[in-house]
Amino acid sequence: MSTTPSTLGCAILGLLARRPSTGYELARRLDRPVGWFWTARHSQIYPELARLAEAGLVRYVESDGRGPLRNKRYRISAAGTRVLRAWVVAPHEPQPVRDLETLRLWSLWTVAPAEAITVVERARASHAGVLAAYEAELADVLGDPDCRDPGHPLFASRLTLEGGVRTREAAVAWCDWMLAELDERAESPVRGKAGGPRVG
Amino acid sequence: MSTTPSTLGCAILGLLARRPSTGYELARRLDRPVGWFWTARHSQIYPELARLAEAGLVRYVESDGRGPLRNKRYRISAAGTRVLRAWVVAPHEPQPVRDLETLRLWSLWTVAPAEAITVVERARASHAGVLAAYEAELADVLGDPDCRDPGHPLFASRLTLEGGVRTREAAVAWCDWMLAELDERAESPVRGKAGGPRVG
DNA sequence: TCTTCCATGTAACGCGTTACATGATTTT
DNA sequence: AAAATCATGTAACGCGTTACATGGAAGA
Repeated sequence: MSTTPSTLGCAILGLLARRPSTGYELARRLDRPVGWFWTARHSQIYPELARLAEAGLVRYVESDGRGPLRNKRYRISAAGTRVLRAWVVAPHEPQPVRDLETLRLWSLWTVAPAEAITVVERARASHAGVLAAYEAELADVLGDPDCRDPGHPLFASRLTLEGGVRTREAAVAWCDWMLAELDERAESPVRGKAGGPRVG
Repeated sequence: MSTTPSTLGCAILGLLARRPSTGYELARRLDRPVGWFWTARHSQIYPELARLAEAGLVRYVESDGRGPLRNKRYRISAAGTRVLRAWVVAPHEPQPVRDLETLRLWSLWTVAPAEAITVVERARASHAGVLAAYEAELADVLGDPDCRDPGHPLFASRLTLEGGVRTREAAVAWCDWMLAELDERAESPVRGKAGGPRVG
């Protein structure tokens, strides 16, 4: 009957399963902490909420708004919860990776070593910044004993944040490794295929 | 004068900087190994090649094709190389992450522990598969001494593949950690405030 | 003979971003 | 007085996917 909603629809259902919100609040929640994994603008959220409501997956109560339009506070319905659960457990094709940073590094051989080092240093700083944010968020979550309960939202928050910390730690270590490689080559550059000091 | 091309345009320039190709070949190369970080269909590639040619960033020679249309073999121009280098070293905004798998895990608290374990096991298998492919590819690259030369394409291939290996290793370890957490909780479940992993 | 590969394009559609539009309340 | 925040929508545009369209050569 009801077709499975879009990924954004499922993201919104996941947000509303944790607590009811207005469209505006959803837009803000799709920054931090969910926004670490998925983002959307309000211009995308309002139409999607209308679709979800029409499909019976969410309900809303209206109230007088401060602006010219009425406020709508949405909550997930029983049918919405069923759809969300089905989406979580359904097998999914592994999505193709779109990693702009790695794509740039893939052409790093075209630039001078000094510039290459700058590029990698910037990447490292970016990863380190996100890592710090993840760690702070995770520390918050760990302070609440509910994060040990597999049926509590904070349990899932803990899982995803732990993943974020681990992958960003790996990324920072990778950048450090690249910088070591670049330093080494910059000090004793390899000249062409035919000669030069070859290492390792 | 010439506006910076789209990300896809820069991806294509990066491919052509390594070696000349036809549009068809580019479509295949955007599977493996570049396709690990960026993908595109031929329906997107052909128009983009036309735009790059018009901007003078690539050139092509035509020849008789086997089908009804003429073959075009593209190579990067001097201007294209300059644009590519500038794109590699330019500072870029960190792109928002769109991670469908983590988004799903973020709602993992809504499903029964047994189902949650299945979800994580599937994720682990997926990461492990990609990891194996990266490792095989990296072993290939390491067999060529050119991969130590910072000015050689294989050097950049080595950097990116090393990053892929490291992040996927971290992802597999993360999944194992999650499975341990889920097993632990499944054996001695925490009873929430309302009792059990029940979702309203 | 049928399928796959080589090879190049166009068209329709969906998702996502930026910009447009409105207007009250709170903070600086 | 000006800016930011709260709050909800629409419109235009770009990127990406799927499907449409064509047709020769090679292999099963």
